[in-house]
This record gives sequence, structure tokens and C-alpha cells, in this order.
Amino acid sequence: MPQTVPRSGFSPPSASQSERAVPASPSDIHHLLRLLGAESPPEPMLHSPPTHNKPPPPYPEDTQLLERLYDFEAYSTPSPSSDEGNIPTVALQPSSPYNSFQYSPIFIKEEPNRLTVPGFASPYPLSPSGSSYSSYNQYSSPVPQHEEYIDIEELLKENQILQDSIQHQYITPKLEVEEPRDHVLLRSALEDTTFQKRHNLRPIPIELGTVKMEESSGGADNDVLVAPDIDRMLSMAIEQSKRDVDNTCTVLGISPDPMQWSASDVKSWVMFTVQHYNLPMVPTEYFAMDGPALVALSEEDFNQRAPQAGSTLHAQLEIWKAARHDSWRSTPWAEQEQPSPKPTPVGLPSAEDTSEDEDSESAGTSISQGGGKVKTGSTHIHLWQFLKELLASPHVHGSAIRWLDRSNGVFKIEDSVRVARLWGKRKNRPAMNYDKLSRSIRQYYKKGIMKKTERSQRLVYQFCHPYCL
DNA sequence: AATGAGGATGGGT
DNA sequence: ACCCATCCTCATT
Repeated sequence: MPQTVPRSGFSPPSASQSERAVPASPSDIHHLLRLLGAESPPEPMLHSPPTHNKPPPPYPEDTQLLERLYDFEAYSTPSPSSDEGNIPTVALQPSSPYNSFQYSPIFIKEEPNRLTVPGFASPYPLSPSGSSYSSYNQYSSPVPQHEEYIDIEELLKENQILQDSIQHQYITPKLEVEEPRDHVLLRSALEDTTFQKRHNLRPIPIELGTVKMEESSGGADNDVLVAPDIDRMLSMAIEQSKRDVDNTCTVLGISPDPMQWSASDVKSWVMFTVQHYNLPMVPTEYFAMDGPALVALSEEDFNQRAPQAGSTLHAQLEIWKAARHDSWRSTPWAEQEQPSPKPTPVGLPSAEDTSEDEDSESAGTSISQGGGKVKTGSTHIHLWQFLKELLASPHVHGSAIRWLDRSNGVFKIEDSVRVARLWGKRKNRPAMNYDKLSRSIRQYYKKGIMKKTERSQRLVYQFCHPYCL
């Protein structure tokens, strides 16, 4: 049992008692910082089994995990046509949908086929034809491309302002190392590297001298992080993770409550998370289930389905589950503003507790504080432009809408409900549905923006030139 | 039941 | 005027 520290104004969202333990002794911190500063990552066991006696499962890539945590790309913003967003992440795809339609073929990593593992029979076998698996090859894993560089002076300036944040960012992985099993929530929360990505930073060791707190000039040892500071750091890290959850909700158009997810939502979430953390591709057949079923899976279940990505997926799901029950839940998720230090929304009765979250997703401007904005985009966007935006982010929306024939502007709406939901969110039309959306699309026939496909197929539309360019 | 086609109407810009 | 959003009927899958 790790050493614990008195809780002081920090309470992880519905974390079990075992998850509340925080390693905080000076030796721990020193050890962690040393590990952080070292170029070689610590034990490749970010998601190691509960006991240290047990040999770690094979995670071939985990020796580079720490590095990956600083490298992985963030999802792109869904509305490049608007410049109001300021998401502190590096766009995965080209930033504009109007010049980014050719994604180069990218080889993706794939989870080894668990069906070949002796002694394990997956309840979610590949489809008979095996074709459904390959259909996701287009959702390529991100290719690290650090094309964003900033002025060093600007960076230094911001470094000063955000010094606390920086410390959090760098300290987090160590806690994970030290607490491989516990702090499931924190483990994932602390994986956030928004700041690094924003500034194209490499992890650099933080000298303890710079970590000391302004207020702790008294008798406290300069080399010691006092408990409240750690609490504060963890709290901020969790806040960041909440923002990520929130952003992901908006981007994917799914509820923040995994229990509300449909099978399609689960698929989207799995794909997104795998992509987001640069994990090996997971056959979505293994997670062909709805939200409640997914929630019911144990970590072992996750690992069986995805030996390399399972732990992270499970940890991420823990975050979502926890966030669901946290204080910020009372805010309609589609327009959540992140409660910064004070998470108590005033005057907001928690009446709308559960159940109809899926329907309460009124559109919103979604501007979150602190960690950046949820890019919602302009309300005055045209439908055809919006559809192209979604099409331009196959890694995010590929399960909802995708190109069938890019060169001819033929696309298919795979999830009419979600596309309509996203459209309604963008246009601030909570009552939007596919019936109305499709009516608008059909208006394009007359306007020459779209046309009927030669062989009419359900949910398949085609842009006219030059709108498909 | 979900989707497609298209008329009618009204609102917002 | 334009672009939907909404509601509607009827046809098709």
C-alpha cells in the first residue's frame, strides 16, 4: 500500500478509496522526478498488473511509452473554417477541409489477432468475410508531424505564466509509474500532453528547485513538494482530463456518459481513443457492444480484446465513468463550460440527472475555460460545408460519414443519427434529425450542389463539381 | 421502420 | 433573396 497523504480540498470524482492514495513522500517525489528526468523511460509498465511480483505482460512498445506520451497527436478540430477555436492541440489532419482531401496512405499498427492466441476465444469474431475489419484501414494512425513551432521568447514567456501547468504535465507520468495499478483515473488523466503538443515540446527534466512553491518559503524543505501542491497538481490534471472528455464528446457527438452509448458510439469512442493515444489499431468487432456492455468489461476483458491498447482503453473508460458522476455532470454536456477550480455550478439544479442526456444535448457554443475552447465553429456554415468538414476528419467521424469515392464526391452517411446530431449541434438546432437534414440535402439537387448518384443507394450522396473539391 | 422525394411555409440573416 | 428548419404526404426499400 503506497503512502497516503491527507486529502486537502481535492477529491477525485467517485474514486474508490484505493484510488485516493497519493504517493507524496519526499523520497517518492525525488524518485519520480529522477525517473522523469531520465531519458530512458522508467519501467515499461504504465499499465502493469497489480502486483510487482508478477511478470509484466508483453508490451513491446511500452519502452517508448513515455516518449509517446509526449508525441502523440491530438485530434483535429472539427471546424477548420472557423478561426475562433483555440484548441491547444496540434491538428492531426490538415487544418482546412478544403485543401486536405488527399490523405496519404498510412500503414497502421494493428493489434495482433487475438483469435490466434491459444486458449482464448473471442466472443467477437471477425465477420465471416473478414472485410469489415479492413474497412477501418482508412482511419490511419497519426503520423507524428511537428510542424508547429513557436517563437522561443513567446514560449519562455508563456512558460512563466503556465509554470504550474508545466510542472503538472511533466510530473504526471511518474505517478503512473509509481502507481501502476491504483489511480486508474489519475493515470489516464495525467497522460495529457496538451501543453507539449501545443508548443512542440520535448519532455525536459524539471529541476526541483524550480518546482518549489512560492508559498512554501517557510520552514519547508525546498526540495519537497508539499501535499497541497500535489493535490493541486493532480486536481489540475484531472480538470484537464475532464476537458478532454468534454471536447471528445463534442467532436464525436456522443454522450459523456458511457452508459448512454450505442454500439455505434462505442465504436467511435474506441477508434478515437486508439487513434488519440497512438495505440495499435483494434478490430472494432471486439468491442461490438453498447455502452452498458462496454462499461461492464473488466480490465482483463479489455486486455484480452486488445493486448496492447486494452489497458489504456480501460483506463480512459474509467475516466469517463468517473467524470460522469463528477460535479460537472449537471451541465448539459454539449455546452459544458469547464468549471475551473470551483466546480459548483451555481443555480443549476441537478434535476436533469440522467437518462435523457442523449436528448438534452442542446447545441452550444462550448467554450471551455482554461484548457482551450471546444471548437464548435460558425453557426452560419452551410450544410454542404459542414458535411465536408466531417468528411475531412475520417479519423474522428469516419464511422458517421465517409467518402466512398473521393474524386467524384460520393460519400455515405454511415450514422444518420449522429450526423444529424452534429449538424443540429453546430446550428444550435437541438431538434435536428436526419429527416430534416436530408431534406436540406435534397434541396441541393435543385441548386446543383449535390446530385443523385447514378445507382441510388441509401444514405449515399454525391457532390457536384466544384463543391466536392 | 427507415429512408427518399419534394411541396409548403415560415424564420432568420 | 437566400438558406435552411419544420412539417407534411407519398413512395420506396
